[in-house]
Amino acid sequence: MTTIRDVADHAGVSPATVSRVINGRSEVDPSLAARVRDSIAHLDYRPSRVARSLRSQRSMVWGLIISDIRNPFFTDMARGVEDTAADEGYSVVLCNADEDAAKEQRYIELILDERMAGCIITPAHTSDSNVGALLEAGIPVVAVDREVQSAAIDVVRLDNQEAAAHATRHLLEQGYQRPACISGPASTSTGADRAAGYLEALGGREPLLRYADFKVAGGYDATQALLRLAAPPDAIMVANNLMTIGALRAIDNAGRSAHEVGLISFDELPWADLVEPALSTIGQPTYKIGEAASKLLMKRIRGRTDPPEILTLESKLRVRQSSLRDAIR
Amino acid sequence: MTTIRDVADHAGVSPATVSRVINGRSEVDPSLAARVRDSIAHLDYRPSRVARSLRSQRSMVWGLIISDIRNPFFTDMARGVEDTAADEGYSVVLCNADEDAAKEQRYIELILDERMAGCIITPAHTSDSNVGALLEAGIPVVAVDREVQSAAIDVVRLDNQEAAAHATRHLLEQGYQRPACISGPASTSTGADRAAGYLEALGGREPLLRYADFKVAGGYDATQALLRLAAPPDAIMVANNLMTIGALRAIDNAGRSAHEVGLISFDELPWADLVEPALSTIGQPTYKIGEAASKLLMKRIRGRTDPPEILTLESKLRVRQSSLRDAIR
DNA sequence: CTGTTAGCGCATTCAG
DNA sequence: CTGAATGCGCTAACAG
Repeated sequence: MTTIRDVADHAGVSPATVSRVINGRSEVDPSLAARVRDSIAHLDYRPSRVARSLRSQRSMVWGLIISDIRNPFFTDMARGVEDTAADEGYSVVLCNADEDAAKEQRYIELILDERMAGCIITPAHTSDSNVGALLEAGIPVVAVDREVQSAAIDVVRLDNQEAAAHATRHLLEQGYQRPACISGPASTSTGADRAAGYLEALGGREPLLRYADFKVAGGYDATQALLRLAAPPDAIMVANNLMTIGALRAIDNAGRSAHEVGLISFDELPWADLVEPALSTIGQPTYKIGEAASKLLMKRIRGRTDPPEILTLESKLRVRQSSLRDAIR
Repeated sequence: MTTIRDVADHAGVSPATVSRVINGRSEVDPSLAARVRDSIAHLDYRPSRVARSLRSQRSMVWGLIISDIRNPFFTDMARGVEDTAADEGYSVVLCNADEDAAKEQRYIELILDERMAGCIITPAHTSDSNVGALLEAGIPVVAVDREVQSAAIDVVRLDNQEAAAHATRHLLEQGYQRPACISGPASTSTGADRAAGYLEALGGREPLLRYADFKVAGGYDATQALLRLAAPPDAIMVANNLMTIGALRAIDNAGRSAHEVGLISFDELPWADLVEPALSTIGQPTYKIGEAASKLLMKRIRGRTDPPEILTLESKLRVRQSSLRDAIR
């Protein structure tokens, strides 16, 4: 691999001058600069980001830790992060924690060991996440989708409680008598807040609340359990898209039609309009969430030291068919 | 951040000894080693992977360039890669090229500049991919899902032509008279091979072949065009999962029922059984593909210099409902 | 078995 | 404006 020294020799200048041409941090005589650029092109020189990171003590890479790579919500968000990072000259290492705190911990250590410039994370648990280690090492962190209690960091998320309450009220207005809720783990702020919103909107009615794992299997099991109740629900609000897949499957396997039980799901799904009845959803501005988190992160990387900011973005209730009780189906 | 020097001072040894304890490359007196380990724990020392990479001239990171992060096929495969890499002590940088050759090029440059240990890629185009630059720099490359002509590298893929022919024959056996095919770009080996398999199985029949972009929009447009033909197809084989979403949407928007037109899709989909009629698919062993590619890559990293290997994995035709002409629906 | 020395490739002093 | 010297943190070669 050609080094800065090779380029310097070829151009008949010192390595320092080559460095200056590349980084443009100080003026270089135009004719020298041109010679250097020629040599760079001629030798096909590419600066080592490794050496650069070591020398300047900062890398041009962010770590993005997402909870589940099979969830379109996170991958769409990742695109928002990636595009914004690219604009700023940063690269993104996408880390899939699989809703597993141990994996998350390993990735935090990777970010630490690679001395990355920053981290965007959807923490597996509200408490007892180890983002503190990153902050101590001077690596800025932004939380996305979920909050983290143990550290004071910027957050980008929905007003999950309000969104859940809104969806629940919608079900009640449709005339459903016994709406249930399958939420995510109570140890995530998202899970807790969506459950709280459900309970809030329920008024005095009997709560039919299950906490699951934000995965397909969890949604399946919870739905199955609900349907087996002596007095089963007539509608379910599911707290994320993957659990909704499980819910649909469980309803089908129970020999029930999805027409019989009202359904509304958090998160948009690419195929929400392709199932029968078309799925009502609480859509999040996924790409924008990623963008917003990236911008907050950039500010911290640039040295901002304000108190942490909590950015609340708007969700959108998209009523299709699955939550319409009286619609012609 | 604490350095190896800090640990050495604290333990009263030289940095070299600390390094030896960490890497276990040569024997260290047990009592010294214990002291070093204590100091490491006490100071919460974490070796800089940056410095390590620079010194040893090899990083412990792979680049994984996928064509589309919104496609479950690639993300499932990514999990296979990631798990295998982790077992070997490597980390994976997931790069989303969005079916865009320019983005792919940028990521190749990143892998080059970070002097990564290896690369697994689903090339945007069969020819004119720039993986050659990686090979020249001594970075091993394995292609996945699609082949690349310009360079001699290991490949893991299906026998796409046979799989497509098999699926087409299945449609014909069901009694469909005019099966169409929506394939991927002819510039990808996958797109070309699947189209070839379709044509092969068609015998003398009139071909109804469209090349699209492996994305939802492309599938939509192609399907719409097919349905508007004076003699439209009565069945469609779609060459990937995302285009199938577009196809379903187009069929619906044309006021046709998915029951009227036979459908079979490459790639498994999490919700294949949730639409009506349930989608028949040509399932690929996605996770295994990722694993296999990782193992090939590891061999190259370890210095293997055989001629490139082409590993062909088995696909599985999963007949559900959408391709059954005479089934009771 | 251990410490000393050197240098990976680069950016940043400091002189000139 | 330019070059020489220095060192980021670590590991490998060499002595001892």
